[in-house]
Amino acid sequence: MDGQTIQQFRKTMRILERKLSELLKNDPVCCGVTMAQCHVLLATEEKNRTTVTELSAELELDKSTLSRTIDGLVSIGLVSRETDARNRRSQHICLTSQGEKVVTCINEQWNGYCESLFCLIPEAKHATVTEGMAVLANVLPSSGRCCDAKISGKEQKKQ
Amino acid sequence: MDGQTIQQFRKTMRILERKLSELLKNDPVCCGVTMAQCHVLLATEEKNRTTVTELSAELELDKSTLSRTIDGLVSIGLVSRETDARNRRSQHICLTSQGEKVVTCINEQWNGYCESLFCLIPEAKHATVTEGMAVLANVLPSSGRCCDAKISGKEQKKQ
DNA sequence: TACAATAGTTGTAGCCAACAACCATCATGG
DNA sequence: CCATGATGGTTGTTGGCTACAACTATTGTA
Repeated sequence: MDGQTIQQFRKTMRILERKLSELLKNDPVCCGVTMAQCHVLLATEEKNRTTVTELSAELELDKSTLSRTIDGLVSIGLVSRETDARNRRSQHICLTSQGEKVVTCINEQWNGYCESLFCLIPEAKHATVTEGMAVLANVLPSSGRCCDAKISGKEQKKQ
Repeated sequence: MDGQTIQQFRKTMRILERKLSELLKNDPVCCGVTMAQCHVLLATEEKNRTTVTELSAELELDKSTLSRTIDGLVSIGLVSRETDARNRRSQHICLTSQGEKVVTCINEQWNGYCESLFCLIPEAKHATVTEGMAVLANVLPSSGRCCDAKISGKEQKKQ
């Protein structure tokens, strides 16, 4: 893995990072909800019923952040909170029927969008893309630092 | 490209999006500057000398956003602004020597980090990852919508 | 010389995220 | 049974990033 390749890879990564988050962000793909809300909706659907703490672990966000994101979703009627009878500290987060509609919409939009993306990629490369992405997603550390000390060579306080 | 694959790909994409921006964000990799500043520094280095408008096109950000990001960089002494004598509306953005040091640092950190990433990937898959990423980055639209009408099937006003 | 285009900046607002402090509810040991 | 600690969430506050709109200053041009 020579320097040239690494340099190129980094550039691709930067582009990908920008394009992905730019793209995924403010598009109609999310059917009118914000990206953060979208993540929560999809995660909730996957779990079928979840809690702030669980989402916090899943999405690697602070509980306070999620609490507020969920506030938003509740206020537009896409998810509901109900306290667990057996542990009244705990709140179950569920999709409302309206929320399920939005999730369906998001799925449709996204599937269509991904298909249109793949239309732009020669058939022969499809596997390369999906596999390459998967491999990378797999080795990227879950949160903050990790992945040995190489990152933190320069422990500067930020700013 | 069956539904199953698409679904899986979307999930990977979401993970990648989260991990990339999460990772790239608040790490010492950027040698003490924020991600936005980092992007500007690297783009500036690449161009050697640039302007707000040029950066705006390059990074696909609003000029006002860049203006302020550059304010920050100027205030910590990493870039300088100097007005073009021949067109006094225009400002040249250049790295200061301090800025160049930081860019060097960023490059080192990043290269090391990428190498450590690839250490986690079997040799045989390296090409798959780099190529897959490159192909994807290539077809992802540059900004907002584009990429034919499939995205905008559901023109909802955003909230 | 008026009018339009260009280059940047400032005002304002919204989303997202984190950290710290906090409240409420269990769980447990004495 | 109560004090103490752990757990689950929420609120207060702050800061970064971004966009849009409105504005200034400078050029270009009819």
